[in-house]
Order: sequence, then C-alpha cells, then structure tokens
Amino acid sequence: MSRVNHYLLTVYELAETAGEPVSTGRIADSIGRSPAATTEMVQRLEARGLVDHEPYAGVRLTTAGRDRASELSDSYETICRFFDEVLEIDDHRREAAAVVGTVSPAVVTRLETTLLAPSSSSRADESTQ
Amino acid sequence: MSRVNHYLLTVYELAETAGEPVSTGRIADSIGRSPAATTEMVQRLEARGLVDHEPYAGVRLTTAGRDRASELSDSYETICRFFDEVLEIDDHRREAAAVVGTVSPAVVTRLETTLLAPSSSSRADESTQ
DNA sequence: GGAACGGTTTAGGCTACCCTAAAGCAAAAA
DNA sequence: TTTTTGCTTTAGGGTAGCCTAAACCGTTCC
Repeated sequence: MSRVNHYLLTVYELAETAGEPVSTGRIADSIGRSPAATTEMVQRLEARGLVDHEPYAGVRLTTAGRDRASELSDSYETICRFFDEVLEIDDHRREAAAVVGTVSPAVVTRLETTLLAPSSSSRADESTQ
Repeated sequence: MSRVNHYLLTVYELAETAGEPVSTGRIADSIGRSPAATTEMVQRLEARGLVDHEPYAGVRLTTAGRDRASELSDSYETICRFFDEVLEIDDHRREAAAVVGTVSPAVVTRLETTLLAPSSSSRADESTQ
C-alpha cells in the first residue's frame, strides 16, 4: 500500500492497543523504519489532516484520520482472512499488508463475499463439516 | 508491482504481439508514461541486464529478462483469471497489474489451486453446471 | 544533397521516501 | 538545580520515478 496508508494503519493499531498519543518511536519500531523517517512521515500525515502531532509527545488521529484508518483496517482484516483461511498462506499478515491499499474497494467487497461462501477447497470449511 | 517489473512485463507483451525491437514510444504509450521517463527506465532495465537497448531503435529482451518476464506474465495471468472468474471484477486487468509482483509466489501458487477447484459462489462454475 | 518531420534521448527539476549524524528537548537522577 | 539520559526532530544527502522542454537522430521528401 502507499506509504502514507501504511503509517496511518500502524498509528491506528498502536492507538487501539496502547492508546494515544502514539510516539513516533513506537511507530518507527512497528513499521521498521528509522525514527527520522517516521517523524518526516508523521508531518506529512499531519499536513493531510490525518493526525495531530505534538512534537516530542506523539500523534493523535483526527476524525478524518480515524475514519480512513478504520476503513483500511477493515480491508486489511478481510484480505488477511482471505489469505489465511482460503489460501492458507503462512505469512498472511505481511502479504495482506502489502496489498491493502493497492487493490480497489471492489476487490475487498468481493473477497468478503467469498469468505461468506467458502469454497470446497478451503480450510474455512473445517468449521462447517 | 515494482516499476521495473511493470515495464519489463510491458516490454514482454509488446514483444510477443509486435515483435522486437520494441520502441520506447510504444512502451510509453502502453504504460501511460512520458517517452522520457520510459527511456530512463529502459536504461535501468539494461543496467540490470534485462534488456538490450539500441538508442533510437528500441529494446530486445535478454534471456534473463525474458525468463523473468515470462514468470511475471504467468503470475499476471493467474491473478487476472482469479479477479475475473472468481471475484468477477470488471477492471481485472488493471487490478491484476497492480498486485502482480507485490504478492509472493506462494500466493500465486495457491490462487492457481483455487482456480482449479472453483467455489460454489463463483462464476467459474457456470461451465460446470 | 539538404531540409523538414517524427520519434528518442538528454537536461534540468520535482516529489516521495529513506538513512545517518547532529542538535534539541524533557524528564529523571544526582 | 544542574546534569545526564533517552527519545525526537532537524540537517544533509541519496535513490527511484516522473515531467517538460530542448537537443538529437534517422528517414523521408523535395
């Protein structure tokens, strides 16, 4: 996904688990980039109105940022489940993170449908047999 | 996919349909970039040993380039079919182009399996009913 | 042969991202 | 209160990709 989306989703997840404000260091660790690169990207997120950044303290999602991150998170979850349950990919989280934001909402919607109607070849059947 | 892969696959497809050498102008039109950007990328492909570039004439794939492009093409076809036949995405070519090279070979392999065992909710069943 | 034309390449410049090193800040320790 | 410490930000620099405008090349046409 675009770098911006990746950072935004990361902030969202960290905010959910550890609360706000989220420090740039935490984001950097989580996303595997240098603190400097993270500060820079945080400033870009702020310029787009997705987060509020208080220097040396951390960031908080704006309403717009939270909304967008939430959608991203839903898409991520769907893709993740598809990779895990249908395709049985070991590293489904990484794979999902790579494609979320790359595929259109239409693809995500159709994947959701697929998850609701499990194929005869998927592991998702296990619970229905 | 990475830009390099996108250009490489495009060269491969154009070479298949119109033969070599492939002009940079053709590549530019096909990929939707300026001729200048295309020349630049062609030089990068050449630096990586994927194509031979004769200035003002065009490019020819090297053996390494053709091999890699061929794999890319197979992955693209698989993803394309999945998006078309299983997810029924209208713009499946564009969507597929966006994710090929982003997902791992493991995902492509598993998608192939899925295509061989169509789900009850997919259009792929039409031919089997 | 020479000029005009169309496609190609080079020049110069821009944004997005990333890094390391240095500077800055705030909170804890002395 | 001063110093130390740890995290954050800024400074400076690099690569990938893209663009427009200008220079360039080969071919075609006079």
